[in-house]
Amino acid sequence: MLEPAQFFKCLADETRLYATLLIHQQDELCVCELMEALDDSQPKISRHLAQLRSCGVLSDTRRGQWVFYSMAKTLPEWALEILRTTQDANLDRLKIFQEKLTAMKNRPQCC
Amino acid sequence: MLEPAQFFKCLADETRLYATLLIHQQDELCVCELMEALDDSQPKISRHLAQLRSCGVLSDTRRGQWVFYSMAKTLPEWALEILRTTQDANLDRLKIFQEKLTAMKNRPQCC
DNA sequence: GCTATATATATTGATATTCGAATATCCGCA
DNA sequence: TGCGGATATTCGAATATCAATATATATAGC
Repeated sequence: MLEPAQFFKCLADETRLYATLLIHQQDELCVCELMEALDDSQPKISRHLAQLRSCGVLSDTRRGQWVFYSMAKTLPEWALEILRTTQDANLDRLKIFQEKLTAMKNRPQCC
Repeated sequence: MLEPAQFFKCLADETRLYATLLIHQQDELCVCELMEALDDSQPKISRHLAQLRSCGVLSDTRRGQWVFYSMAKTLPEWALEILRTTQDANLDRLKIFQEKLTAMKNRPQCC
């Protein structure tokens, strides 16, 4: 069971927060897409994603050479509601990340 | 301006989270009431309240020997919405804290 | 098997967080 | 002015977190 304080801890870091919001918005993203959108190093992104997965916020699935992250199916409704609220309050910042995503070359195709 | 990641950091600790939710629910509470409700030491409560105040989540006002904490007027609407959502998802736990509050002897009167 | 790409993990050092204990401050009242 | 209750702050130790670097694993294509 996801404790609210632990969930907030997951969102208390900018990298984890915006990775989560982007994944929530885009349904699923792989590590290299998040590297591009958030302009961060691969180990940094990967480590934070692993943390989000182990807390039950995200789940991952490998397709070919890519590992795609999406929201965990077990995430309770209140947590999703908090993500929606945070998203709505930060549309400006999210738009910048989205633009970097769409401008990305060689984006892995969802197969 | 309150950054969402910083707000979540404030709520990432059980003491700070439930102190905030209780204050949000009860309008205002003093340190000794929170000590009773959360069953924690005075320095611990006081330290976390100071942190919440310096982040712009709470504000304090002294009345006589007591210092009452309430939600900061500057707290943005999205933050309040997140508190409401968290509250609704944790009514059971909150009820226990409230009962300790109402059972408290020598509770300072709001003057 | 070899190589390139994508991702994960381990290690290290710096920094942050948390707590309890002790102490300080502030207020009301005698 | 002095005392007691309420609250705040400081200090040190234990622990957690973080970023950067290096290394390991997995997969695809040849």
